[in-house]
Amino acid sequence: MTSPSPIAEPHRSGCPINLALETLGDRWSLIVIRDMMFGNRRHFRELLQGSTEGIASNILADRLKRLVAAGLLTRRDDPTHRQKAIYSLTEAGIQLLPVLAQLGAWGRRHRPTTPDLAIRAQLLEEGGPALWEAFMDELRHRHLGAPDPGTRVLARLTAAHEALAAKTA
Amino acid sequence: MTSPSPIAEPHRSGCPINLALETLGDRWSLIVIRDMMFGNRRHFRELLQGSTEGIASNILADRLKRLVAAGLLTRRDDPTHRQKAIYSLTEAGIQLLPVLAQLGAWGRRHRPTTPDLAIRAQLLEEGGPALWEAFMDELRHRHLGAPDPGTRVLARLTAAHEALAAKTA
DNA sequence: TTAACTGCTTGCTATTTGCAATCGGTGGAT
DNA sequence: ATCCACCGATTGCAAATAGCAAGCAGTTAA
Repeated sequence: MTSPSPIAEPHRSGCPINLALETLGDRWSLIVIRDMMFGNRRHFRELLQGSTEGIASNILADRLKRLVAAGLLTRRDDPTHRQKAIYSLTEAGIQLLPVLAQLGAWGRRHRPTTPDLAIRAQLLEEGGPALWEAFMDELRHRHLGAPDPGTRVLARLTAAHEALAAKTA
Repeated sequence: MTSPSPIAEPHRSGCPINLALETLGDRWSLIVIRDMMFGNRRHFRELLQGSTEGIASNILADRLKRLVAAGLLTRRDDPTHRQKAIYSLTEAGIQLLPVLAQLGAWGRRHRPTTPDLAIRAQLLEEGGPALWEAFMDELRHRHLGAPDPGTRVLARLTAAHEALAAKTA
């Protein structure tokens, strides 16, 4: 509450990588973004119960608050249910897709991933920036009300994942 | 110290993004990698005093230990000084460059960066994957003993940064 | 009326973070 | 031989954060 210096300097440095890490450098923020992008989860309960990692509800509430404050998400009321809230990605949030794609590509190569969860990272890597742009346009449609680009990138990623998940189940 | 279950499952899930975050999802790990890549820092003291973010020595020691354990760095003795240690990037560590490039590109667009620190992210983004590969070959030369590719990507990035830093100083 | 569901909070403990000081050892200069 | 700056860390401590379990007040459909 107190402000000891005239103008508080909240940042460790002006380095782009550092500033990105100040916003995203924890174990959960990008998991939430991931689930919103690839799982199309928009409600608190969906995010809470959907992720296999099992985020705690207070952590999720805190992250959603921070991500909204940081301008990566917006929160609005759900017209169909007075108590529901809908979270949407902003343009800045959508532009995290290449970061997630590279992170997934790296994880797939260097960490012990499971096949059904790695397939999306693989398709995203093989598709390259062109596929990322198509996916980002789909996200702009779903989250920002942009016109439907007509592509089905998310549907293809999801189908590939579910086909593999069914095999191993 | 105790192992309550027969075989501990240390991972929250087998998702590539999650596994990458389990290794890199904190406020310092990628800062250390960044300084080793772009600042060519190889010693504990260089990493400690070089970064503008001011990492604490115990945190740095902990991160170096973890990154070595995770296979992103190696540690060896410095032949010129019995007490010095030299840290090197492994191939897995070097392959984090595209992640850092995307993270920097995002930070430059969406966070309040300072010009002299943003120029490297800009050049890296404009250069694209071809430039990244050249830089990674330089890193393989410096850290893994691969033949000198003869390129000067790091030198160009550093020169651009220092030119801007001199202006604003 | 009731029961399931909504986003989110609370109380609690365990872990992590960050700061400041310091450690035992090294090696160059005097 | 003695000093002293430097080496990679470690320690003690306070503050912040993470994570678990339970619960909140309000909403909706049955």
